[in-house]
Amino acid sequence: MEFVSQISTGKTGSKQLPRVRLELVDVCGRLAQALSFPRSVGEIYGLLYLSPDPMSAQEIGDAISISKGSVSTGTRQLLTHGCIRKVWLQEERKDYFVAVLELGDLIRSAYDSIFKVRADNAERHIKDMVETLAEEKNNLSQEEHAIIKERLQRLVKLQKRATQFLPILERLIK
Amino acid sequence: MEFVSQISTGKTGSKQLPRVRLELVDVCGRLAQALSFPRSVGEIYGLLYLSPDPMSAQEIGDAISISKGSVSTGTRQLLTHGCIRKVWLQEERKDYFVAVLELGDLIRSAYDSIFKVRADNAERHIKDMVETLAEEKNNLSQEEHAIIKERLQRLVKLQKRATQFLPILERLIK
DNA sequence: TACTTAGTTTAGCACTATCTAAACAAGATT
DNA sequence: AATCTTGTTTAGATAGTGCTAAACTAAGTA
Repeated sequence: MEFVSQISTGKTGSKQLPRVRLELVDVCGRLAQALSFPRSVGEIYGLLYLSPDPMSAQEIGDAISISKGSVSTGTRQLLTHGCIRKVWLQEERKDYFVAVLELGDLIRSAYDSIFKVRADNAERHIKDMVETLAEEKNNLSQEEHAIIKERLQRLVKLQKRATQFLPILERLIK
Repeated sequence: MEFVSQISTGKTGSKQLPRVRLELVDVCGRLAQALSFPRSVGEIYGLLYLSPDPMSAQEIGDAISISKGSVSTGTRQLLTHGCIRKVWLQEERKDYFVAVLELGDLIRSAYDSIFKVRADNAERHIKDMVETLAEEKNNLSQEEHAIIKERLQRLVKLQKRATQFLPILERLIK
Protein backbone atom coordinates (compact mmCIF):
# COMPACT_ATOMS: atom_id res chain seq x y z
CA MET A 1 0.00 0.00 0.00
CA GLU A 2 1.78 3.11 -1.14
CA PHE A 3 0.84 6.71 -0.58
CA VAL A 4 -0.97 7.15 -3.86
CA SER A 5 -4.17 7.51 -1.92
CA GLN A 6 -2.80 10.42 0.02
CA ILE A 7 -2.02 12.21 -3.18
CA SER A 8 -5.37 11.53 -4.72
CA THR A 9 -7.30 12.66 -1.66
CA GLY A 10 -5.40 15.85 -1.16
CA LYS A 11 -3.35 16.24 1.99
CA THR A 12 -5.81 15.99 4.81
CA GLY A 13 -3.33 13.57 6.30
CA SER A 14 -2.26 14.25 9.87
CA LYS A 15 -2.08 18.03 9.69
CA GLN A 16 -3.42 20.18 12.47
CA LEU A 17 -6.88 21.49 11.69
CA PRO A 18 -7.29 25.19 10.94
CA ARG A 19 -9.00 27.15 13.70
CA VAL A 20 -12.24 27.69 11.78
CA ARG A 21 -12.73 23.99 11.61
CA LEU A 22 -12.06 23.50 15.28
CA GLU A 23 -14.58 26.20 16.00
CA LEU A 24 -17.27 24.49 13.98
CA VAL A 25 -16.47 21.16 15.59
CA ASP A 26 -17.03 22.79 18.93
CA VAL A 27 -20.20 24.60 17.94
CA CYS A 28 -21.70 21.45 16.47
CA GLY A 29 -20.71 19.47 19.52
CA ARG A 30 -22.56 21.89 21.77
CA LEU A 31 -25.53 22.04 19.45
CA ALA A 32 -25.76 18.28 19.45
CA GLN A 33 -25.77 18.22 23.22
CA ALA A 34 -28.47 20.87 23.31
CA LEU A 35 -30.56 18.63 21.08
CA SER A 36 -29.66 15.68 23.30
CA PHE A 37 -27.46 13.87 20.88
CA PRO A 38 -24.02 12.71 21.94
CA ARG A 39 -21.55 15.52 21.65
CA SER A 40 -19.19 13.38 19.59
CA VAL A 41 -21.83 12.89 16.93
CA GLY A 42 -22.17 16.62 16.48
CA GLU A 43 -18.42 17.01 16.40
CA ILE A 44 -18.03 14.46 13.66
CA TYR A 45 -20.57 16.26 11.54
CA GLY A 46 -18.94 19.62 12.19
CA LEU A 47 -15.59 18.17 11.25
CA LEU A 48 -16.82 16.75 7.98
CA TYR A 49 -18.82 19.81 7.09
CA LEU A 50 -15.72 21.90 6.51
CA SER A 51 -13.49 19.15 5.24
CA PRO A 52 -12.14 19.70 1.72
CA ASP A 53 -11.73 15.94 1.34
CA PRO A 54 -13.56 12.83 2.44
CA MET A 55 -12.17 11.56 5.72
CA SER A 56 -11.54 8.04 6.96
CA ALA A 57 -12.62 6.81 10.37
CA GLN A 58 -9.02 6.90 11.45
CA GLU A 59 -8.60 10.50 10.41
CA ILE A 60 -11.81 11.52 12.11
CA GLY A 61 -10.79 9.92 15.37
CA ASP A 62 -7.37 11.53 15.26
CA ALA A 63 -8.69 14.95 14.37
CA ILE A 64 -11.12 15.29 17.23
CA SER A 65 -9.55 12.79 19.62
CA ILE A 66 -12.26 10.22 20.02
CA SER A 67 -11.93 6.46 20.02
CA LYS A 68 -12.40 4.09 17.13
CA GLY A 69 -15.59 2.81 18.71
CA SER A 70 -17.06 6.27 19.04
CA VAL A 71 -16.28 7.02 15.43
CA SER A 72 -17.94 3.80 14.39
CA THR A 73 -21.17 4.34 16.27
CA GLY A 74 -21.20 8.05 15.61
CA THR A 75 -20.86 7.69 11.87
CA ARG A 76 -23.52 5.01 11.87
CA GLN A 77 -25.97 7.36 13.55
CA LEU A 78 -25.19 10.16 11.17
CA LEU A 79 -25.54 7.80 8.21
CA THR A 80 -28.94 6.56 9.29
CA HIS A 81 -30.12 10.12 9.76
CA GLY A 82 -28.81 11.03 6.35
CA CYS A 83 -26.43 13.64 7.71
CA ILE A 84 -23.33 12.15 6.13
CA ARG A 85 -22.57 9.80 3.26
CA LYS A 86 -20.02 7.10 2.61
CA VAL A 87 -17.81 7.49 -0.41
CA TRP A 88 -15.37 5.01 -1.83
CA LEU A 89 -12.08 6.24 -3.05
CA GLN A 90 -10.24 4.49 -5.83
CA GLU A 91 -8.00 1.68 -4.69
CA GLU A 92 -8.73 2.23 -1.03
CA ARG A 93 -10.18 -0.35 1.34
CA LYS A 94 -11.26 2.04 4.01
CA ASP A 95 -14.57 3.83 4.21
CA TYR A 96 -14.50 7.54 3.68
CA PHE A 97 -17.13 9.97 4.82
CA VAL A 98 -18.43 13.29 3.61
CA ALA A 99 -21.02 15.59 5.14
CA VAL A 100 -24.34 16.10 3.42
CA LEU A 101 -24.33 19.83 2.92
CA GLU A 102 -27.99 20.30 2.15
CA LEU A 103 -29.10 21.06 5.66
CA GLY A 104 -32.46 22.19 4.34
CA ASP A 105 -33.28 18.61 3.43
CA LEU A 106 -32.22 17.39 6.82
CA ILE A 107 -34.35 19.93 8.59
CA ARG A 108 -37.27 19.02 6.41
CA SER A 109 -37.12 15.35 7.24
CA ALA A 110 -36.50 16.09 10.91
CA TYR A 111 -39.64 18.17 10.79
CA ASP A 112 -41.65 15.30 9.38
CA SER A 113 -40.34 12.75 11.79
CA ILE A 114 -40.52 14.87 14.90
CA PHE A 115 -42.93 17.77 14.81
CA LYS A 116 -45.53 16.13 12.72
CA VAL A 117 -45.48 12.89 14.64
CA ARG A 118 -45.64 14.80 17.88
CA ALA A 119 -48.57 16.88 16.73
CA ASP A 120 -50.43 13.75 15.68
CA ASN A 121 -49.75 12.13 19.01
CA ALA A 122 -51.00 15.14 20.89
CA GLU A 123 -54.20 15.13 18.89
CA ARG A 124 -54.77 11.46 19.60
CA HIS A 125 -54.08 11.82 23.29
CA ILE A 126 -56.52 14.67 23.66
CA LYS A 127 -59.19 12.77 21.77
CA ASP A 128 -58.65 9.82 24.08
CA MET A 129 -59.08 11.95 27.14
CA VAL A 130 -62.28 13.49 25.84
CA GLU A 131 -63.60 10.00 25.30
CA THR A 132 -62.53 8.83 28.71
CA LEU A 133 -64.25 11.79 30.26
CA ALA A 134 -67.47 10.94 28.46
CA GLU A 135 -67.24 7.35 29.65
CA GLU A 136 -66.88 8.25 33.26
CA LYS A 137 -69.27 11.15 33.30
CA ASN A 138 -71.54 9.32 35.72
CA ASN A 139 -68.79 8.77 38.26
CA LEU A 140 -68.05 12.47 38.50
CA SER A 141 -69.88 15.25 40.21
CA GLN A 142 -71.49 17.68 37.83
CA GLU A 143 -69.06 20.49 38.69
CA GLU A 144 -66.01 18.33 38.36
CA HIS A 145 -67.17 17.07 35.01
CA ALA A 146 -67.85 20.59 33.84
CA ILE A 147 -64.47 21.86 34.96
CA ILE A 148 -62.53 19.05 33.37
CA LYS A 149 -64.52 19.39 30.19
CA GLU A 150 -63.77 23.07 29.98
CA ARG A 151 -60.07 22.51 30.51
CA LEU A 152 -59.88 19.77 27.94
CA GLN A 153 -61.58 22.19 25.57
CA ARG A 154 -58.72 24.59 26.13
CA LEU A 155 -56.30 21.89 25.12
CA VAL A 156 -58.32 21.15 22.03
CA LYS A 157 -58.22 24.81 21.08
CA LEU A 158 -54.49 25.01 21.62
CA GLN A 159 -54.03 21.86 19.61
CA LYS A 160 -56.15 23.30 16.79
CA ARG A 161 -54.08 26.43 16.69
CA ALA A 162 -50.92 24.39 16.51
CA THR A 163 -52.31 22.31 13.67
CA GLN A 164 -53.25 25.48 11.89
CA PHE A 165 -49.82 26.87 11.85
CA LEU A 166 -48.01 23.68 11.02
CA PRO A 167 -48.88 24.07 7.33
CA ILE A 168 -47.44 27.57 7.42
CA LEU A 169 -44.26 26.23 8.89
CA GLU A 170 -44.22 23.61 6.20
CA ARG A 171 -44.51 26.19 3.46
CA LEU A 172 -41.61 28.03 5.00
CA ILE A 173 -39.22 25.14 5.12
CA LYS A 174 -40.18 23.29 1.97
CA MET B 1 -57.53 21.75 62.95
CA GLU B 2 -60.88 20.39 61.97
CA PHE B 3 -62.08 19.38 58.53
CA VAL B 4 -63.56 22.76 57.68
CA SER B 5 -60.84 23.11 55.07
CA GLN B 6 -61.92 19.93 53.40
CA ILE B 7 -65.40 21.29 53.06
CA SER B 8 -64.25 24.63 51.76
CA THR B 9 -61.90 23.12 49.21
CA GLY B 10 -64.35 20.61 47.88
CA LYS B 11 -63.55 16.96 48.39
CA THR B 12 -60.28 16.42 46.61
CA GLY B 13 -59.22 14.67 49.83
CA SER B 14 -57.89 11.17 49.42
CA LYS B 15 -60.23 9.98 46.70
CA GLN B 16 -58.95 8.01 43.75
CA LEU B 17 -58.40 10.21 40.72
CA PRO B 18 -60.73 9.83 37.75
CA ARG B 19 -59.16 8.14 34.77
CA VAL B 20 -59.04 11.28 32.64
CA ARG B 21 -56.84 12.89 35.17
CA LEU B 22 -54.52 9.92 35.37
CA GLU B 23 -54.25 9.99 31.62
CA LEU B 24 -53.22 13.61 31.57
CA VAL B 25 -50.73 13.00 34.35
CA ASP B 26 -49.18 10.34 32.23
CA VAL B 27 -49.19 12.35 29.02
CA CYS B 28 -47.61 15.32 30.71
CA GLY B 29 -45.05 13.11 32.35
CA ARG B 30 -43.97 11.74 29.02
CA LEU B 31 -44.02 15.15 27.41
CA ALA B 32 -41.80 16.50 30.15
CA GLN B 33 -39.31 13.72 29.57
CA ALA B 34 -39.35 14.38 25.86
CA LEU B 35 -38.46 17.98 26.62
CA SER B 36 -35.83 16.75 29.08
CA PHE B 37 -37.53 17.87 32.21
CA PRO B 38 -37.98 15.46 35.08
CA ARG B 39 -41.01 13.32 34.54
CA SER B 40 -42.38 14.17 37.97
CA VAL B 41 -42.48 17.85 37.12
CA GLY B 42 -44.68 17.16 34.13
CA GLU B 43 -46.87 14.89 36.19
CA ILE B 44 -47.44 17.54 38.81
CA TYR B 45 -48.50 20.02 36.18
CA GLY B 46 -50.80 17.51 34.53
CA LEU B 47 -52.33 16.69 37.87
CA LEU B 48 -53.02 20.31 38.72
CA TYR B 49 -54.26 21.17 35.25
CA LEU B 50 -57.42 19.12 35.69
CA SER B 51 -57.85 19.64 39.40
CA PRO B 52 -61.13 21.29 40.35
CA ASP B 53 -59.52 22.55 43.55
CA PRO B 54 -56.11 23.80 44.62
CA MET B 55 -54.00 20.97 45.94
CA SER B 56 -51.55 20.81 48.82
CA ALA B 57 -48.09 19.30 48.57
CA GLN B 58 -49.32 16.36 50.57
CA GLU B 59 -52.22 15.73 48.23
CA ILE B 60 -50.01 16.00 45.19
CA GLY B 61 -47.55 13.50 46.54
CA ASP B 62 -50.28 11.07 47.45
CA ALA B 63 -52.09 11.41 44.16
CA ILE B 64 -49.16 10.57 41.94
CA SER B 65 -47.01 8.69 44.45
CA ILE B 66 -43.92 10.80 44.66
CA SER B 67 -41.99 11.81 47.74
CA LYS B 68 -42.33 15.01 49.70
CA GLY B 69 -38.94 16.13 48.44
CA SER B 70 -39.87 15.62 44.83
CA VAL B 71 -43.05 17.59 45.31
CA SER B 72 -41.08 20.40 46.91
CA THR B 73 -38.48 20.69 44.18
CA GLY B 74 -40.97 20.01 41.42
CA THR B 75 -43.36 22.71 42.50
CA ARG B 76 -40.49 25.14 42.90
CA GLN B 77 -39.44 24.55 39.32
CA LEU B 78 -42.95 24.97 38.02
CA LEU B 79 -43.38 28.14 40.06
CA THR B 80 -40.23 29.73 38.74
CA HIS B 81 -41.28 28.93 35.20
CA GLY B 82 -44.69 30.39 35.85
CA CYS B 83 -46.49 27.15 35.12
CA ILE B 84 -48.29 27.00 38.46
CA ARG B 85 -49.24 29.46 41.19
CA LYS B 86 -49.46 29.31 44.94
CA VAL B 87 -52.78 30.16 46.51
CA TRP B 88 -53.57 30.57 50.14
CA LEU B 89 -56.78 29.16 51.44
CA GLN B 90 -58.58 30.74 54.36
CA GLU B 91 -57.43 29.46 57.71
CA GLU B 92 -54.93 27.00 56.25
CA ARG B 93 -51.23 26.89 56.98
CA LYS B 94 -50.27 24.75 54.04
CA ASP B 95 -49.41 25.96 50.59
CA TYR B 96 -51.88 25.13 47.88
CA PHE B 97 -51.13 25.05 44.20
CA VAL B 98 -53.10 25.64 41.04
CA ALA B 99 -52.05 25.27 37.43
CA VAL B 100 -51.71 28.32 35.24
CA LEU B 101 -54.12 27.49 32.46
CA GLU B 102 -52.96 30.06 29.94
CA LEU B 103 -50.51 27.86 28.10
CA GLY B 104 -50.23 30.42 25.35
CA ASP B 105 -48.38 32.74 27.69
CA LEU B 106 -46.05 29.98 28.75
CA ILE B 107 -45.25 29.07 25.18
CA ARG B 108 -44.60 32.68 24.38
CA SER B 109 -42.06 33.15 27.12
CA ALA B 110 -40.42 29.82 26.34
CA TYR B 111 -40.06 31.04 22.78
CA ASP B 112 -38.29 34.19 23.87
CA SER B 113 -35.94 32.43 26.24
CA ILE B 114 -35.07 29.52 24.00
CA PHE B 115 -35.54 30.03 20.29
CA LYS B 116 -34.60 33.64 20.20
CA VAL B 117 -31.53 33.19 22.33
CA ARG B 118 -30.48 30.22 20.27
CA ALA B 119 -30.90 32.08 17.01
CA ASP B 120 -28.80 34.94 18.32
CA ASN B 121 -26.09 32.55 19.41
CA ALA B 122 -26.02 30.87 16.05
CA GLU B 123 -25.62 34.20 14.33
CA ARG B 124 -22.73 35.16 16.57
CA HIS B 125 -20.97 31.85 16.11
CA ILE B 126 -21.16 32.03 12.37
CA LYS B 127 -19.85 35.57 12.36
CA ASP B 128 -16.95 34.46 14.52
CA MET B 129 -16.05 31.68 12.14
CA VAL B 130 -16.13 33.97 9.15
CA GLU B 131 -13.73 36.25 10.98
CA THR B 132 -11.46 33.43 11.98
CA LEU B 133 -11.33 32.26 8.42
CA ALA B 134 -10.29 35.72 7.26
CA GLU B 135 -7.55 35.83 9.89
CA GLU B 136 -6.02 32.55 8.86
CA LYS B 137 -6.45 32.95 5.16
CA ASN B 138 -2.70 32.96 4.67
CA ASN B 139 -2.20 29.67 6.43
CA LEU B 140 -4.57 27.88 4.11
CA SER B 141 -4.20 26.69 0.58
CA GLN B 142 -6.27 28.62 -1.88
CA GLU B 143 -8.62 25.71 -2.54
CA GLU B 144 -9.15 24.95 1.10
CA HIS B 145 -9.91 28.56 1.82
CA ALA B 146 -12.36 28.70 -1.05
CA ILE B 147 -14.14 25.54 0.03
CA ILE B 148 -14.49 26.57 3.62
CA LYS B 149 -15.66 30.00 2.59
CA GLU B 150 -18.34 28.56 0.38
CA ARG B 151 -19.60 26.27 3.10
CA LEU B 152 -19.69 29.00 5.67
CA GLN B 153 -21.70 31.00 3.15
CA ARG B 154 -24.23 28.19 3.12
CA LEU B 155 -24.54 28.46 6.86
CA VAL B 156 -24.99 32.20 6.62
CA LYS B 157 -27.77 31.71 4.12
CA LEU B 158 -29.49 29.14 6.29
CA GLN B 159 -29.16 31.42 9.26
CA LYS B 160 -30.65 34.30 7.28
CA ARG B 161 -33.62 32.23 6.31
CA ALA B 162 -34.16 31.21 9.89
CA THR B 163 -34.01 34.81 11.04
CA GLN B 164 -36.49 35.72 8.36
CA PHE B 165 -39.10 33.38 9.53
CA LEU B 166 -38.71 33.94 13.22
CA PRO B 167 -40.84 37.11 13.00
CA ILE B 168 -43.53 35.10 11.26
CA LEU B 169 -43.46 32.57 14.03
CA GLU B 170 -43.68 35.40 16.51
CA ARG B 171 -46.74 36.82 14.86
CA LEU B 172 -48.34 33.42 15.02
CA ILE B 173 -47.83 32.85 18.69
CA LYS B 174 -48.26 36.38 20.01
C1' DT C 1 -2.08 -20.58 6.41
C1' DA C 2 -0.55 -16.86 9.02
C1' DC C 3 -0.72 -11.94 9.36
C1' DT C 4 -2.39 -7.31 8.72
C1' DT C 5 -5.98 -3.91 8.37
C1' DA C 6 -10.74 -1.98 8.94
C1' DG C 7 -14.66 -1.94 11.35
C1' DT C 8 -18.17 -3.56 14.90
C1' DT C 9 -19.47 -5.03 19.33
C1' DT C 10 -18.82 -5.66 24.20
C1' DA C 11 -17.38 -4.79 29.03
C1' DG C 12 -16.35 -1.61 32.09
C1' DC C 13 -15.87 2.99 33.87
C1' DA C 14 -17.15 7.72 34.87
C1' DC C 15 -20.51 11.05 35.03
C1' DT C 16 -25.12 12.86 35.44
C1' DA C 17 -29.77 13.16 36.93
C1' DT C 18 -33.86 11.86 39.37
C1' DC C 19 -35.81 9.99 43.04
C1' DT C 20 -36.48 8.66 48.14
C1' DA C 21 -35.70 8.88 52.96
C1' DA C 22 -34.02 11.19 56.55
C1' DA C 23 -32.18 15.19 58.76
C1' DC C 24 -33.14 19.84 59.40
C1' DA C 25 -35.49 24.57 59.93
C1' DA C 26 -39.30 27.44 61.03
C1' DG C 27 -43.76 28.30 62.73
C1' DA C 28 -47.90 27.40 65.11
C1' DT C 29 -50.37 24.99 68.88
C1' DT C 30 -50.86 23.05 73.16
C1' DA D 1 -41.07 25.03 76.70
C1' DA D 2 -42.45 20.85 74.18
C1' DT D 3 -44.64 19.09 70.33
C1' DC D 4 -46.76 19.04 65.58
C1' DT D 5 -47.03 20.40 61.16
C1' DT D 6 -45.18 22.01 56.86
C1' DG D 7 -41.66 22.56 53.83
C1' DT D 8 -36.54 22.59 52.37
C1' DT D 9 -32.17 20.52 51.99
C1' DT D 10 -28.94 16.74 52.04
C1' DA D 11 -27.08 12.03 51.45
C1' DG D 12 -27.41 8.06 49.20
C1' DA D 13 -29.37 4.59 45.92
C1' DT D 14 -30.35 3.68 41.24
C1' DA D 15 -30.58 4.11 36.40
C1' DG D 16 -29.10 5.80 32.09
C1' DT D 17 -25.65 7.49 28.89
C1' DG D 18 -21.45 8.21 26.44
C1' DC D 19 -16.93 7.15 26.16
C1' DT D 20 -12.66 4.08 25.86
C1' DA D 21 -10.10 -0.06 25.46
C1' DA D 22 -10.10 -4.45 24.22
C1' DA D 23 -12.11 -8.49 22.20
C1' DC D 24 -13.95 -10.01 18.09
C1' DT D 25 -15.24 -10.44 12.91
C1' DA D 26 -14.21 -10.26 8.35
C1' DA D 27 -11.59 -9.64 4.47
C1' DG D 28 -7.45 -8.70 2.00
C1' DT D 29 -2.23 -9.71 1.61
C1' DA D 30 2.05 -11.97 2.09
